Amino acid sequence: MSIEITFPDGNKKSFDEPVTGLAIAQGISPGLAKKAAVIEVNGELWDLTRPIDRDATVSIVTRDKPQALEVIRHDAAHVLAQAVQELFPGTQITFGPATEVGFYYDFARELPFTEADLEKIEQKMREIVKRDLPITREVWPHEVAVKHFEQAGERFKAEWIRDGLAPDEELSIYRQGENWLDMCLGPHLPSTGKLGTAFKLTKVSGAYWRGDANNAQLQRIYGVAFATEDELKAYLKMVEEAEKRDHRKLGRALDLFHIQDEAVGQVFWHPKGWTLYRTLENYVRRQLEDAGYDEVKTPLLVDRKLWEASGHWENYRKNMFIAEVDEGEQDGQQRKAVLAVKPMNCPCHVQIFRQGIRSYRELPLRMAEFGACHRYEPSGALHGLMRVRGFVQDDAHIFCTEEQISAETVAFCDLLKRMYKDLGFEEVSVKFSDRPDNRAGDDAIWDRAEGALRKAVEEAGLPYTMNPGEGAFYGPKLEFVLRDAIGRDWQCGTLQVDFMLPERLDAEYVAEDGSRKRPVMLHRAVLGSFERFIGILIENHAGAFPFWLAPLQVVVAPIVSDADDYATEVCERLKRAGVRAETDLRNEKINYKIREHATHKIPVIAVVGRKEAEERTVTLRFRGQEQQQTVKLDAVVEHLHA
RNA sequence: GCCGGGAUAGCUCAGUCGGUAGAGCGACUGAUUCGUAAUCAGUAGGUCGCAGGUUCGAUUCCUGUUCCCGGCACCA
Repeated sequence: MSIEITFPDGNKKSFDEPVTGLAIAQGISPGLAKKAAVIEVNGELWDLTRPIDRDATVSIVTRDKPQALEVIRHDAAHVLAQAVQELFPGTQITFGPATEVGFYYDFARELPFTEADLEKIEQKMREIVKRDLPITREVWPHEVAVKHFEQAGERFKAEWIRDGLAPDEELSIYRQGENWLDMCLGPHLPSTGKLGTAFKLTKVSGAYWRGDANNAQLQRIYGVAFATEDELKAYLKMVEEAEKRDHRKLGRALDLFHIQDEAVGQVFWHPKGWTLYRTLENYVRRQLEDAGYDEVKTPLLVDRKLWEASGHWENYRKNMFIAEVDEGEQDGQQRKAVLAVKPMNCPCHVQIFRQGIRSYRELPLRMAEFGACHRYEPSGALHGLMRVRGFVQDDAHIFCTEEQISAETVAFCDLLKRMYKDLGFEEVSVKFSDRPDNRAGDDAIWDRAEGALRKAVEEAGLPYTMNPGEGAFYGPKLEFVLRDAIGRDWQCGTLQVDFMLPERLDAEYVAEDGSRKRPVMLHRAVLGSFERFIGILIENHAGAFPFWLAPLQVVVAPIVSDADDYATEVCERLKRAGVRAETDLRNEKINYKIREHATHKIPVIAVVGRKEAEERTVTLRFRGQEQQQTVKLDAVVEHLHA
């Protein structure tokens, strides 16, 4: 038997018997063996301890590589599981994958874990790392594994092997030391010591078995793990930074909005927050006008008949706010009107489309609305401005022909990218969500809709990733994800192709040949909701909005009360030029005023003392800049935008 | 909705092993007119989320409830 191993540089080496990655690494250099985490064998990641029994092209993956990080995190999950089972016998293991920054493991246990348990568990994990237990891979027949887990009281593992695995699927068992093992796809590091010390348990929470709310509730423990201590530290710092940017905190600190118990999930916008909101709205409105949209406004309360016709009553009845009104008696019968507070705008837009007879000449018809919608979101979903029950979408529906889908998609993608850029977001990615299990319409329609959307997104020249089964019940969609200043992704924009609603609500137009045809509807939004988008803006800028968005742009602060009149004059001048300015005439020292307005992240503080009043100048102090500029009052407006 | 944690002054938080509470900041009043990130002094402010129960007595213990926080599930 001879096994030929090909290295990344093209060199080949023959072995007489199966050889492990570790042995190969050792053969190259002990240093490499020490740094090695896993080995890539014919494009697949293998354990270093797994004998390579066939000809292969290999590449040793050291622990500083991204692929290794996933293995480190996955190992951390297993060490966590072992630690928990050592500390809390009788706890069942289920699954524990790596995540974007770390790992988690779901356990079945009567008692939930407490924050205090986390410390103990983490210590136990470090102890297991110190023990440096070898991690080895074994392949077991399914029946043997089922029997083993059943005898060990591991119901979830046994169930998974029976129901979750294909009968011919290879079942690998990873042994960690003598007495602990878990079924797992791997790969893993050669021993627990290789995990290192750059990990930390972060939180406990509930989770459902196999992600389904109908299943058993499990106890999940989360952790973060990195290849080096420095990376862990950097991560923890990022978390701290994110906490400082929390829009709920900043919303209060900057007096933008509040939410209270009497209107859960709905926003009370304060003057500053509402100024920000209107500034954003006006910006969007201008963009839509330029892009050929017509703005409309439709009713908040609409009879249930329309929602039954659209299909929403059937699908989302539980999440709709209902208004019932007593309409008095007729023929001895109580009459009641049942209206739904609209959860979305599309059926209303179809009503406008249906007024009169539409011609193909009017298509594409782009109907936009800053549509106030209300959805009874589950209580646990609510989160500041990010998830609310009352919100306004920058919604629009494009009524067009099937042939126009591509061009409209391309135009929309352009508009969206331009707007994101204006709003400070350069990095945008696209996800394509296709037909979900629970859907309306037959497969032929879905084939057409998905095909049209795929063609359109390709024509737009945007790279995209698939998001299988995540489409809306009426059609496939593109989802646009932007990346914020500290690297977090937010899904905001969307474009959805809908062949269904025009049919259900009987929208039609007269085609060139005089026949009646159904238009296609494109549902689209750029921001998604104003509430959420403002939340994202707050966090992205850490409350320090760019000048054009800042609710209060300039504070004019006199140094002595002798300059109050002049300060007022300066402020009036700015206001007349359309600048959002205020004076601060309080009897406080200039230090105090500057500190206060700087903490409120005001873009410009205009300081005026006796000198400025005499010379009719203004001293401008820009946010984040030490140096200041003294300019003529007549020229002050130009200097603001610089 | 589910699991866990929490709710004390406008904000951030301390505290009471059951005897009705305190700090800093903010607010208010007075003094100070001081040129680039906190001037000084004083005053006011709390049904300790809400409703029951136990108790001589509950903000504290128990039950329920509302809301918030971290996840999960959901997100037309």
